[in-house]
Amino acid sequence: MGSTPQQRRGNTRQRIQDVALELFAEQGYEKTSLREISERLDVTKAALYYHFKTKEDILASIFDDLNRPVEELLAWGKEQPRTLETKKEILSRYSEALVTAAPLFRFMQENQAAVRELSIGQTIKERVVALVALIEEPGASLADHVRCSTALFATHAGMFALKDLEGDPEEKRKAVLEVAFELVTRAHGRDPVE
Amino acid sequence: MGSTPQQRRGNTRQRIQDVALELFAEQGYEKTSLREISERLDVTKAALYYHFKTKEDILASIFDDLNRPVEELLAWGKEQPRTLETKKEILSRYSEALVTAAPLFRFMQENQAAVRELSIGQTIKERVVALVALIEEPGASLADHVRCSTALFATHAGMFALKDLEGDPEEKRKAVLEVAFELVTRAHGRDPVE
Amino acid sequence: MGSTPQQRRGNTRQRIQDVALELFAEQGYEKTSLREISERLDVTKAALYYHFKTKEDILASIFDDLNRPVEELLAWGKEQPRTLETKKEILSRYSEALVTAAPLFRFMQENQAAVRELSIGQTIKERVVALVALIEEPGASLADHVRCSTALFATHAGMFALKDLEGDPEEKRKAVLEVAFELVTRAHGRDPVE
Amino acid sequence: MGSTPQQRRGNTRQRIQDVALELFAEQGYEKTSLREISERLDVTKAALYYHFKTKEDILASIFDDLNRPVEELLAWGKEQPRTLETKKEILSRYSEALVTAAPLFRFMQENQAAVRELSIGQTIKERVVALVALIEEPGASLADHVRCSTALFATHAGMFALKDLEGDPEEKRKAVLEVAFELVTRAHGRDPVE
DNA sequence: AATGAATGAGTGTTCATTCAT
DNA sequence: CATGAATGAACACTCATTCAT
Repeated sequence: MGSTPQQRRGNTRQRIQDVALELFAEQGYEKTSLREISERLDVTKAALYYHFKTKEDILASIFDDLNRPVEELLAWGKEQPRTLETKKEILSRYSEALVTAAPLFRFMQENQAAVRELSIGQTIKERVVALVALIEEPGASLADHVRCSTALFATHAGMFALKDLEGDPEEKRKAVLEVAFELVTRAHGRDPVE
Repeated sequence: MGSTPQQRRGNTRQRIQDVALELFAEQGYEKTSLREISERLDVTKAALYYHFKTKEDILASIFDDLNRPVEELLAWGKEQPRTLETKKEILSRYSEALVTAAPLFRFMQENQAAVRELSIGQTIKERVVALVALIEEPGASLADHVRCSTALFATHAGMFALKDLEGDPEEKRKAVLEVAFELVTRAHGRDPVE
Repeated sequence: MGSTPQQRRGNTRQRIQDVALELFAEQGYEKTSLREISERLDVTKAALYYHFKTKEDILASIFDDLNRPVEELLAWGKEQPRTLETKKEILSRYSEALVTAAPLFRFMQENQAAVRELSIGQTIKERVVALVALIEEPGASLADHVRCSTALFATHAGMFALKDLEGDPEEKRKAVLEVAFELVTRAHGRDPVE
Repeated sequence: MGSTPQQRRGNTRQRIQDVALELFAEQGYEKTSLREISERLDVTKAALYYHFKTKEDILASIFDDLNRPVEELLAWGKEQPRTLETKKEILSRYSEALVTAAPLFRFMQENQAAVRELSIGQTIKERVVALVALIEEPGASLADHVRCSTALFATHAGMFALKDLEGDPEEKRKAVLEVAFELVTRAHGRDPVE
């Protein structure tokens, strides 16, 4: 008994999430209809409703699954001493998490308007704030706050902005991290030093 | 004696653009319906179609109008010598242009997925590429390319990301520019020096 | 002072009729919008309303103009003795009238459903009935009625049905008339003879 | 105990086709709106879209169903020897097919302009050409071509043109066929004989 | 002799969602 | 574990028509 023919059964929920994320990332949340998703899976629209309560719920479930590494990173980061090494480690791990869940983060990046109104909108915002808080010193100057935000943001957006550029993805990721390190290092040195 | 009651006639086109941009920025392009726009203006949907051929055309016209300063900046930048001063000037002017047309740029930032499929999508992409080209050295390293992209991106996104932060907007803008200058300076010094 | 540039003035009414008939014949009455007509003429829709009360009125005016030869034929026919020669003459003249006003008759032929609801619908029907009455004997048999109707109908529809066929239009017209003559001759000879 | 109340379920598709054809034939394709169809059926417009992809698709499906007898006649005719008897048989069978699918053929006759732009337009034209080809001799004269076209056309249009005439429909049909036979007989005898 | 600006009623079509089976 | 059938609300867009200027 092979695995491909009729390999569905039991994993339909997963397949819905996969296809949905693919389409959401490709065309946006609003422009992707449940009809499209169900047709791509060769099931009926009603089948989606067996697995998920609403369209939004599909997205929420994807987010819950794929965002877990970030939650864990956050939890881990809170336990660490706020050293420069820790900060770099956080950026580094965040960057790795992005690779794994690239479509989701690309989607979030490109659909901020749509996501803002959704239930996950608030959560996302909070995660970003919490992450920045981990890599900046409490009471940092405005400029340093910008440096740390930019470091995180570069890590995040760089992945998608550089997509069209030729070159090894892993090298690009390293380059982005290098710049992010620079920014966070500069911000780190400020307060104690001066 | 007031100006509001029955002040229409002649300025309806402008009013449509204003309200449309406001709603597009607030709720996203897809989520904003022409019904909503027309109701807010107290005209019929059909009136919108007297002034614009399609919904997309409304957005395109807004973009054409508000993006002009950026076009001019681009044209100006191409005539300048590629000095560090020029680069800073470009970032500086770009930042000022953003302030003027903030809602449009916020909209573009938050609706990338929607905008990508629209006619203006290509234009926007080209503008970004052209702007980065002006502030980076030809044949720059990957890391320097990231620095310059991030400089521009920070200038751009910083405006909206920092919106919720307390503090004088003008100060925030200055802080963002400071970091952007840092990045572009670093990238500028690299190639010739080392 | 030439005639082409700015040759309008005074003849706009005529130009509207021309363009309208062209489009009506090409795409059908319902599918042709006043916007299309006015754009083709490079005037505003409102201008059409200066010259005609309604869309239907445009068609009615075209019909009134182009149908006049048929009215005259009808009037003439009623004065003639009901000989076979007269009948042939009527078919012949009708055929000639069709050539002159081909687009109108093609339009009527292809838009019966639309025309039926319009004010001219009744008139058209009456004309057809009246014409048939002129070429058939009073109290003709059912089959002879069919022959005469078919003779007229062939004359009429043949013009458009044979449009795609290669060959000289005038020859085709003659061929159609030949068959129509046959039919009416047969019907003519019947009642008195047998 | 009746059959009407709540008899739906399973036959909605058919009911849509029935009502649509009725209205199309009565008022024309363009003038018939989906709202009208759905209201007559006491379902929502959206229900129509569950069963058919577009308005045009409703018409296409009706055509596919009702035109089948003509397709079969065509196939049958191609297998027969091209005798006068065969030709008469074809006209006769065609006439019978018309009776069964009268509303469709009346619709096609009266909405040529609308139908021309639709997907079925081409098919219809081809059917007519193919049918004429079956009842005329290859290489027939122009006049004989007209005779055969007229024979078919009379069979076709006679049904609707004579609708208003008093008298038994079956008798009228016979009368039309008689004339059609005459025409085709005349055309048949020409080439070999003379 | 015509336009600019607008309207009200409609169009075909799509959507997320529901529910009995 | 899913489908078949449907809905209500909305959508972008088009139409013939009007009227002050």
